[in-house]
Amino acid sequence: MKIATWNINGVKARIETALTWLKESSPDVVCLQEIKSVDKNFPREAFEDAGYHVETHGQKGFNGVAILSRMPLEDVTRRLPGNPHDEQARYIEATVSTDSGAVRIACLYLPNGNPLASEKFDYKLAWMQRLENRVQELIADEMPLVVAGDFNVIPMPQDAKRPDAWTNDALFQPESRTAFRRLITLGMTDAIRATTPEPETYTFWDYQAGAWQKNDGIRIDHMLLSPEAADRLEAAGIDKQTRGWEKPSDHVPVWIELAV
DNA sequence: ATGCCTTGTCGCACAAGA
Repeated sequence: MKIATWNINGVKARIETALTWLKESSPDVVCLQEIKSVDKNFPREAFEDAGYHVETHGQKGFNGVAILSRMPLEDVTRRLPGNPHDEQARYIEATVSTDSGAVRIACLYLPNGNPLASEKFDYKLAWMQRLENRVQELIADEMPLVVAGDFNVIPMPQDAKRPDAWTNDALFQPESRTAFRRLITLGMTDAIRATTPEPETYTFWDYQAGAWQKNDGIRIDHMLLSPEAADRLEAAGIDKQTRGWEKPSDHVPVWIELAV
């Protein structure tokens, strides 16, 4: 099963690009972030015509996540537990079943958290604590688990072309990195880190200042696998070429192949 | 330096992103 994650930065602006990529990359399941659309305006038919079931959790203007799947999506849940007052659409979970087993898939758009020392940074850290709690619960279920999305965390200095440029950014704060590391400590495997020894492996390049041309990127889109999922990991990759296409998202797709 | 781009918004500039 090929599972991918992609922050598309606006589904309506990216629909043609997304359909081209789906045809080229042929994933079975796709986690989308920053759809920037309410559910009723999501271009569901375009993806259904491409052969995918669609589940969305959108909001107006910002944020918003969705899961596409060639197989039916079961037990869909929206919202990250732990704060009933949180109105931001950043999390959706579903189960995908095949003849050889089922996989639980969590699709997330973790808060950016800038600027530092603001409510936004506190919200990011609180959100990461809620995520840790949820992942702990899901791991205990022992169904293969994939937690995929835009984590807005640069885990290590080697995950940025210019780590010094991110010193005062929420994406690279010790608190953000520690919270990410706690997910690893729970038993989750960073799929790209586990399979890709090459340096300068990034998933985001800013639109500004020629970041793409200079390969001035960061790795912030991740796929974390529970032990049961990691045991089935066959391959992982980054569809970097999409950043060079017409009208690109500033993020590129990350994918894994699981033996299920 | 703070903007450099890009998207969405009941646009005629602004917020938010990272």
